Amino acid sequence: MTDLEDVADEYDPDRVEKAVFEQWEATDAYRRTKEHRADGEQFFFVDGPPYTSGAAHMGTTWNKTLKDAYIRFLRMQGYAVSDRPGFDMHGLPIETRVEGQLGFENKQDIESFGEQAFIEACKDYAEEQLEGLESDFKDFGVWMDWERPYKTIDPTYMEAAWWGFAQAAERGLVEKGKRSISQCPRCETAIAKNEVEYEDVEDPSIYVKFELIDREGSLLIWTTTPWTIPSNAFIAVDDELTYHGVRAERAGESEVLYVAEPCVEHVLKAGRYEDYEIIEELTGKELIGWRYEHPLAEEVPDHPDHEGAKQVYAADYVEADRTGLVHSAPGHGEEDFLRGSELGFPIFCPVGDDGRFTEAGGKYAGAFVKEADKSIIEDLDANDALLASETVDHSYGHCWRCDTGIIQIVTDQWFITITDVKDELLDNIEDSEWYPPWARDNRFRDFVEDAPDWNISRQRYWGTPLPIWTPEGSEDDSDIIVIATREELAERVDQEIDPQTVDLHKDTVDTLTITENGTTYTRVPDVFDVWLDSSVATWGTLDYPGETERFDELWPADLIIEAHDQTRGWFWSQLGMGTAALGEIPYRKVLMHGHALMPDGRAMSKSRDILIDPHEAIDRHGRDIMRLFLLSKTAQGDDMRFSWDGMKRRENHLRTLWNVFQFPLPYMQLDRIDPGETNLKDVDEDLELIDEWILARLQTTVDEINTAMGIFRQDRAIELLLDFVVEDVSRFYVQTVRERLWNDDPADRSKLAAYTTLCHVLEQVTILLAPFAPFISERIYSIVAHDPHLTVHMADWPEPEEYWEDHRLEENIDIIRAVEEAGANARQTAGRPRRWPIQRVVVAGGDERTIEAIDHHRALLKERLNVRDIELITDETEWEELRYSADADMSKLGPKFGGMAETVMHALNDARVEEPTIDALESAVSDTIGDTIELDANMVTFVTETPEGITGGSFAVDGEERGVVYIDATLTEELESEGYARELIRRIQEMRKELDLEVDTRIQVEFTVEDDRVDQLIEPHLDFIGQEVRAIDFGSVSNGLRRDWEVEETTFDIAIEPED
RNA sequence: GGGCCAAUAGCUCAGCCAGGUUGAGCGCUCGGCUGAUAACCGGGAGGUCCUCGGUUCAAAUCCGAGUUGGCCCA
Repeated sequence: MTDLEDVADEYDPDRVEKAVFEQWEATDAYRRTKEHRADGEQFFFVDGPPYTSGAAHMGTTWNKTLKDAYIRFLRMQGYAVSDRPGFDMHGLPIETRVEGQLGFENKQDIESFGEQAFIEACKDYAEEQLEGLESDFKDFGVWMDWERPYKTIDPTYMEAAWWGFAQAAERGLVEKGKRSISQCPRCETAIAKNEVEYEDVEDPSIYVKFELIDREGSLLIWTTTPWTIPSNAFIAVDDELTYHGVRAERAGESEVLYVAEPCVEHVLKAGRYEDYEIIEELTGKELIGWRYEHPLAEEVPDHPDHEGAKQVYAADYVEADRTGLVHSAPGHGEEDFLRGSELGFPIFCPVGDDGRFTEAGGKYAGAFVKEADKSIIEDLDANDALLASETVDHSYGHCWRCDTGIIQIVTDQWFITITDVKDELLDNIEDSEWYPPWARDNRFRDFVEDAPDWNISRQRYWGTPLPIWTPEGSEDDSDIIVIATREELAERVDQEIDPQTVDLHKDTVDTLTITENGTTYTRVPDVFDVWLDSSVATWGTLDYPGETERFDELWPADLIIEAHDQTRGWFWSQLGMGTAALGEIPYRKVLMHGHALMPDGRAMSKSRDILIDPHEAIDRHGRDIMRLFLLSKTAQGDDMRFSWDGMKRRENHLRTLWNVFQFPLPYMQLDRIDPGETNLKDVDEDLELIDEWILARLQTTVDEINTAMGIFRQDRAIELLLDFVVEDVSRFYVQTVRERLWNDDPADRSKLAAYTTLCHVLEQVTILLAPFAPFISERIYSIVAHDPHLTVHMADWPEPEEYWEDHRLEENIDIIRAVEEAGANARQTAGRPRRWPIQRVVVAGGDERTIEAIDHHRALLKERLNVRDIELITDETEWEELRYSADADMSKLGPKFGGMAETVMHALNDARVEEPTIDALESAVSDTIGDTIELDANMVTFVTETPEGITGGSFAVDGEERGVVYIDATLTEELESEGYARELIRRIQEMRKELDLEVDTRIQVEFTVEDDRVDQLIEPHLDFIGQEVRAIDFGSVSNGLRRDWEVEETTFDIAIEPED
């Protein structure tokens, strides 16, 4: 047994955790635990890689803690769990950080710095961030394979991305095409729709007149992006909507405007017209084909002027909002682009990647679009095309990383056309099981149904290069080579490279060419969208395709655990990639948790300094407590509010556990008890009822915990476990067995049985707690376990043991505890503290089961209530004072009495009758209500009521009345005698405590009692008192602690002195 | 603007799926206890179950419309 001195102290999380870290280190506990399960059934857990910029915040901490808890739990269940942590290390966020550090403003700065140097800088930055994250995770006690994490920047991993992409290409799901994309003009790259973040901004809001050619008047459109007017190719209408031609007057002039009927009022108000007259009513269909002048024809000579341009067309994106006519520029907006393509229009986009107008922009060439807005508005006004110019606050898309407003432009991009396999995607969702289920069936399914093709190309540097080579001079995707592996790369490129050592980053592969059949192919310069990296994690983490054995054995993942924001992220990207590359969803089970919120419910935000730092949580309460707090929140979809009070509550629970563990230690030392020597079977014959009870409770608790864990409700499991520790073990069991341990006969079997039971219970508790609070569990386990493993995390997860199950006993004790509670209440009313014995308690049991339970456990109840006799009344009518009321059964009353049912119920509750009969109730209720009420026996349950003036109270189990307890508080000399003796003991004990004496230190005691009668009463109990306070003798004390105590009506003068 | 989730005691949540007298823990408060326990025991206060409407004899629960918060999408 470990040196008990070493742990004999109050709970100090920091000390416990430090000691356990040292123990793990010294014993190589993590590696040994994995080896211990190496032959178990394989469980393929895949870590969703956190992005390596910034430190671990509360959300990341929650996520990793959940993962750690389930990995530990699964291991204890016998599985060989894969636990390779991952890090997502490519991508724009890191590029923008590094650009910031280097003081760069645009791509030119990167080009002049040098691609290779920039990539190196990004790599260094990512590695540095990784170290910070990793040390945080380790510090939280997360047991994962930190020696070999998967990194998305390793060539082995990048190869997994290439391979996946090549499979998709093989299936014909890769294409290049013009698309309207979201472009960050600062980063000069396309960003995915799911990378666009919306925030409220003020933008221009202008109404523009497009003058009609074949008739008088103008078509009126509204836009918040004046810079797209130069690219206007057509105006869209809803062909079923009604439009009005309106003659509007302002400042003595009149003009004709065409707008949708519901928009007339609004538009004329916006244009500050004084009066108007409707001169024409048309359907949208009738407007189709109308031709108009481009309002910036002179400023932008290259504006769309092709066959069919500058006319009205129908489109389904038109709504009767603002004007009901929509300015359409197929070179920008996505819907405009789609409709334009349908119409066979050429694409005109005079805006470059950097958001500046190109030469095609005419007068505006060189200007940044948002800056050009102003001159465009002025020019429109000068051309008499501006009806109104206002501003509007609306939410507008911004780059997720640099916060620059995004622009829609049409460019060439590479896509995985997942819309071609939409049905397969939806089918594959069915093969995954989600916790909670609605996340899959409502949210995820909706998302997948609406998902567009996946734009996987980025015009950036720090990423996995696209493994696509195109013939020199070729612009399209008709003849492409897609490389799947490094092996293949080495074989096909013109240059000599070693597939084992080649780096796959842009600076390396850009120089490689392929020549086949006389044609030279060069690489497409783009890199992958960073989401593609993590989307291949289920095979990337297995080093596939480089290594195939583990992949064949394990894939797909058994479990992934991430927050709900990953529906659009990793849950989705994996489904898309898995389906495109392998035709399958790459994960079987998903545990989807929520976000960590501030105590007041706000979202945490690092940039606005609204956050709780996990390190602060650890400093204040420790790792176990933080973990326990996080894990005791449901991990299924709901967000978690952080709360310092909640942390404190968990600390109290762990302290209670610690104290339960500490309590027997001094006695065990005295008695030289070693948990390793005795097990439960050895003391089976000596177990007392209460021991059997706590063991039965343990089985039930284990069973309930296992049910909860089976459905990923670790929060319930924790609640059940701590409730068991606090309510059953600490407050009841330990309370009850104290006397047995205080016995100083070293050979006492009952004492040994209590020790052994307590150690067994603690051992099981620490095993059950180990996944959640691994440190304190380890510490306690190592001392109390009968045959301990090297670490608690090697232990087998408990299953209920039928031998110890006893539901009847549990039920009995529930009843006893209820009686005790009512008795304690009655005692208090009678002014008798528990220290003073009472002569008699009368219990009126309300049913057979209750009577049986009390009869069976009289001894225990006598002890707990400190009473001499328990009188059990089975025939309640013996007590004349007793009254009855009734509990109504609403499901019976409702149908019979309808609207009156509630009134009858209340009357029943208030009724007090002398006889528990329906007749008596009927008449009482009828009197109350003033109407004759007929009751059936099945409508009510009789309840005993405490009569006025009698000290007693009813008791209930699970809210159901089970009987009444009465206290006979009459004092006798004998009772008084024992009461005073106990008062004396209590005072002496308090003085021992004050002197901080060891439990086995013997003392000399002197006492005088002022009142002779009381002195005489105490006399017969001297032996008992001496034994309880470990007195050598009663005599005079010269040199000890002396004190006067007021007790009841008299004074005790007590002195004690410890033995040398 | 649309979808999903949440809203019940001061706080954290259970009860809702299968309608029938709203519960627990923590906190507060009053009283008691004191040799494992910064602990414990007992009493008490504290609720328009987010709002409004509907279905029903009966709604926290089912349905509809809204409000607020979170996430996702535009």
